Amino acid sequence: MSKESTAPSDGGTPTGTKARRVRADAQRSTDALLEAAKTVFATSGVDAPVREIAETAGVGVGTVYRNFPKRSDLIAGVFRREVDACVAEAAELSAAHPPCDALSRWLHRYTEFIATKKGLATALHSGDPAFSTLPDYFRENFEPALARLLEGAAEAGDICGDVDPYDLLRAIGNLSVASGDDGAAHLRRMVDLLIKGLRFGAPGAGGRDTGRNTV
Amino acid sequence: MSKESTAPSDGGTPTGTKARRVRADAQRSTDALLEAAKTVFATSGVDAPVREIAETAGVGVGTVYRNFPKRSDLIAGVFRREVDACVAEAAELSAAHPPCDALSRWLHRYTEFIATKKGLATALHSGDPAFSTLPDYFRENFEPALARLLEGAAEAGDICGDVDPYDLLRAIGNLSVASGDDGAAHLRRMVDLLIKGLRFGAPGAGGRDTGRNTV
DNA sequence: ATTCAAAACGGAACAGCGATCCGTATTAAA
DNA sequence: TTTAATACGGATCGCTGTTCCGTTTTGAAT
Repeated sequence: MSKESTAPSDGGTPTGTKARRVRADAQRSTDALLEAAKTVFATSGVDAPVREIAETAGVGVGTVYRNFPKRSDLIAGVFRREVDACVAEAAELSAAHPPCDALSRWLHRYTEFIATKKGLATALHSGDPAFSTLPDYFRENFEPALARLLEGAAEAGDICGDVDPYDLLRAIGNLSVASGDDGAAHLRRMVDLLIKGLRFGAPGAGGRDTGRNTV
Repeated sequence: MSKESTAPSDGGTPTGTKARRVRADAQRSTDALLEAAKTVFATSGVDAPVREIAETAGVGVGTVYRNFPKRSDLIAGVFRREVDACVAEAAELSAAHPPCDALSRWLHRYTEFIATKKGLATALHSGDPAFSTLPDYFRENFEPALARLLEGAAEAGDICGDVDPYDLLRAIGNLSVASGDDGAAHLRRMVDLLIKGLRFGAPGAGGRDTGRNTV
């Protein structure tokens, strides 16, 4: 999403420059490609043929290269798109559920993000400069999102309020890589345990905790 | 060298089975390919086109695939061949030079081996099962070779005799990866320093050292 | 509504690659 | 010397990344 935000009918404040608007078909192609790449990467890995991605997106290969000249651009694009999607859900869940419930649901949603990220892991650590900004993008978006959820739950008195959001994000990430056979189920149990731990120090539960909660 | 040892005129003990002898042209092809692959890998990396390797070796691509069905086989073959060559030089140097001199020369020769190994490093850690035996092969060959050199120098009274060969091998390996701009020159100085350190505790030098020499 | 130029599209085409296959040449034993 | 086994070479196939350009779409101007 390096080009523009999501809204297509983005009338927006007309700035002084007479820049031609982004053409609708271009926007469609970019979106379709990111969506298709996400799917194809998940099934065939990040080295999947360009043609397969183009076909899945319903565009020609030329369009792929015009929007994403290098493969790493496409990978980075998918990564950012998934970060955005996961972060956006934080607000949605927050609006639709009680604070602590929203927190719990989102943390499990976050584990899904981490799971899909696995295929990209090796590519991410390949030293390609196209990926250099991704770690920052990751933190700058996830940390505030989780911080708000934690804040909400803490204000409602459901959890104790002294957990570092980034600590928690990293902890879940680490749990994911170490999961064995029934990874998904095991991970779910572990995350549930973390949430229970958060509840423990809550004022409403009358628990006594010893200072900062190290996850 | 998974097939046979080096000697072409290897009459060897005729076992009961009437196995046809290894054809000379096949042996030539295998040798030429390993030699060519070593060269090509050094210039074009381990992902170099098969055709380039075949051409350098003066054989057809079919011959490449017959001798090394998978690329990893070729890489592993080159690795073992270089280990063998480096180990063999230990004995040669030992025969041609005074013990401590031989040790010094060989350690510098070993740094060359490590340097050429750099390109293979990523491939080696790729999880390909074809590489799983290489670490053992490395240690099982290098450790005794260096042990003999150290032993000889110690018996001659040139160095103190309590250095773990494997420690020393690893130390030089670690020095190599950390070398910066003028890597080669820096590495040479550092290895010289190590050798000087070995000499320090020698009986002939009258030095007093404090127990085991940790490199 | 119509016009029009800029922008984007699609996919044919090119080049490079891994891998296979089989007619030919080489080799070692009889 | 003969001969069957073995190895060789390179044409060939299918798949890939990448480019290029004629065609189509789009948004603004009329």
